[in-house]
Amino acid sequence: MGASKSDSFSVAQNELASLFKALSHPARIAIVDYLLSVDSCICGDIVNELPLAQPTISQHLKELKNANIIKGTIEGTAICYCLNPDTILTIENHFGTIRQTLKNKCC
Amino acid sequence: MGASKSDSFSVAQNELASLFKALSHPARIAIVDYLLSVDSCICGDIVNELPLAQPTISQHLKELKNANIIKGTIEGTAICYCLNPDTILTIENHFGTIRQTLKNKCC
DNA sequence: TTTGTTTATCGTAATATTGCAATATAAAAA
DNA sequence: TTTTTATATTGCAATATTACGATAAACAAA
Repeated sequence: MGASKSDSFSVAQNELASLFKALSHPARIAIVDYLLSVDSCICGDIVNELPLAQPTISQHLKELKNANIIKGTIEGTAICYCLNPDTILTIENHFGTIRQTLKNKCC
Repeated sequence: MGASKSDSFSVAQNELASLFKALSHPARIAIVDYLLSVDSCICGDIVNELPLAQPTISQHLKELKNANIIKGTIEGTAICYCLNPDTILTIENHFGTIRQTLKNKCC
């Protein structure tokens, strides 16, 4: 097949998998890194920072936006992107919960 | 193309992307959930817990193991799997660092 | 309006992932 | 040794992802 059997799993499991899928490509990690490396949100110059064509970057930004990892606001001709702290915290808390649960186990 | 241009990105970016890729499928999230839901490590009964064929689960376990998200030790005929707390902590800390960095920004 | 600038979408080729039947491997049990 | 049980590997079809040229859309500036 090749299609993932998403119907077989819970909504929460599918949502979590989608979130990680958005972070599963080096170009999208690089976009996150770049957003972190500058002082403010980025208006326009992401294309010049990565070794990828503009349509490719646009696609990657769309996936990060769909996953709520970044937020984009229109600013004249350009679009300003910045990370979404809420989603970052959600992921951090998820692994914090896992770590706490693991404390009572054999591992 | 379709191949990701991993040469264009740093080792750290590629490694992080690989880690998230291992978590980007609902079946693998379900395996992590199951490992968390039982008191001890799992010896053998993962196949009965998920609606997937044995070779498919074996593949997913392999990917989780390659990403160091789970550890497997041979126990007679079966193999005992449990989560790797080190990797969980690494991911939690990664997002903790991002969150701290974001505190000084406009978002 | 026309031009320039920025971002999005479409179409498509190359590659990767997913799932499973068939089969192999490994070790315990009979 | 033979059988049983548990996990891994192979091969392949179906589907998804990635990348980019071409083009469109949106809007500011001239």
